[in-house]
Amino acid sequence: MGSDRHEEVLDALGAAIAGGELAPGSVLRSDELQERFGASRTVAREVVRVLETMRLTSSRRRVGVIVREPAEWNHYDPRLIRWQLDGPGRAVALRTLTELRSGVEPCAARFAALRATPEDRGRLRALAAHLERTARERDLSTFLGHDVAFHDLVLSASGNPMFAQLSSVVAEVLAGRTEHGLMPAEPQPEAVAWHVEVAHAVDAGEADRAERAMRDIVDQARDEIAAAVAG
Amino acid sequence: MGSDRHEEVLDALGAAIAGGELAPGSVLRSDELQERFGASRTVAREVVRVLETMRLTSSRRRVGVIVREPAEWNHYDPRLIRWQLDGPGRAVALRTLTELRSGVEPCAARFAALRATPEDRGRLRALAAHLERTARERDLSTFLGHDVAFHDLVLSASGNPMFAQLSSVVAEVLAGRTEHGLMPAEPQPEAVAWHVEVAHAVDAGEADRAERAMRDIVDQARDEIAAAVAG
DNA sequence: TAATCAAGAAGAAGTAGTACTTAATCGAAT
DNA sequence: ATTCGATTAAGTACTACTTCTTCTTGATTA
Repeated sequence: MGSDRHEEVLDALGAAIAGGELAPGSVLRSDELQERFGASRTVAREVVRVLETMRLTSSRRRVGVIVREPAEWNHYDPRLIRWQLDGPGRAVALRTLTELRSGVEPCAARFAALRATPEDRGRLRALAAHLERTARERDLSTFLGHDVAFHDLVLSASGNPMFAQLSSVVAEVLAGRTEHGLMPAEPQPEAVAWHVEVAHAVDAGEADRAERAMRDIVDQARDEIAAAVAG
Repeated sequence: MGSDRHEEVLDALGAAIAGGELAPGSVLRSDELQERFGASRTVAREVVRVLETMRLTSSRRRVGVIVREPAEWNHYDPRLIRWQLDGPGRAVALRTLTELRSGVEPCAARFAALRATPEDRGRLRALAAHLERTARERDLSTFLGHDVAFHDLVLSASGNPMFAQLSSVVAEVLAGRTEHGLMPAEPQPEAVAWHVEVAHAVDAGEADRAERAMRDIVDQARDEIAAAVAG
């Protein structure tokens, strides 16, 4: 699928920029990059091209490759999200993404209620039931798995590709919360109930109710993160 | 800033894929592209690299460059958005983006109320006043300009870079609506009142009120688009 | 003399093309 | 059916050349 050297160098350089190691305004020269990463001209050029399309850098003749301001970056690129979550800005990135979730997911739940296939509705109810059981059994890791699957399903059942694409974001955020101790040790009882409510509402095609229940879920998550990051 | 041939070829090929001219699963060979666009190997390769990072294609040795399923595309890439809006999928893209707005903007208004700078609050009230006046005067084109500025400001004042980045989307959608006759000939009176309400609520730091007023705006827009696209 | 503008030198990215490497697929032979 | 080799197209490396931009230098002018 991908390449080899290309991806290595891209990851290294991208992470350096996303992590603030290379400040905005920094200038890199092509041959400098070749030396720094031991890459060929071909690889260096293609990496720079990719960073340019992600709007992390801009290239100017006779000057070099310039690191752009973070505000200009293409923040929805999965790669950039990954680099930010793996870097020093992890907590802030987690908050940013959680806020995005809090906007999008209730809306996605609404559309899921209106447009989900019968199979999706059934699967959603099944997942809600699994969540209830694993929560009762304090089985945190499988709970997490089902939680991710639940939110993914709502997002893709919304029938909107832009919502569906945030699946990976949700997975990252949910995984990141537990990993980082930003989440209660065991699932909140209300949260589980709200998931069940979402599943029932979607199943019944009740858009408003689905939206409201999902809003309860994400608002709670948002407040937890905000409290944990405290910024 | 950018290049020359690179951008031309990228635009041509990207638009062809985004427009469905090259169906998912289609296989392109590198030398074929060189011939088709009269581009050098360098240019062809770098274009393919970029398309690959946008997840529009994947490359496999001994096979070629394969067009991915639309569901896999990186739908938040500004370039792809542009290609879709310029192509045959324009109406659907407009609906997709409007739905995204309807999720994000109320949330952005909430955070703007909590985090906007004093200058932003002032500018927002001023813009709301301008909207009122230009609506009264039936000055549609400057109304549109202020409308775009209004929503942009709310999004950037939210303090969340992922919200801020949707400014360009809002601009496209608002411009696209009027251009395409998907909007009432003159601004809806309630919509104008809601904008004023958002500005006041943000100014007063009332998050819930700001969110609710913005929700009124985007829900109306969403329903209008849905009715117009009817899919 | 100082300031301004223009021509040109220098430098780095952009483009082009060749040669070689790697790996995945296909097909033939066991 | 399985293995092994040939084939093929992308990946990598390197070189040569082009273009554009900036900086320097020097001449012209107030």
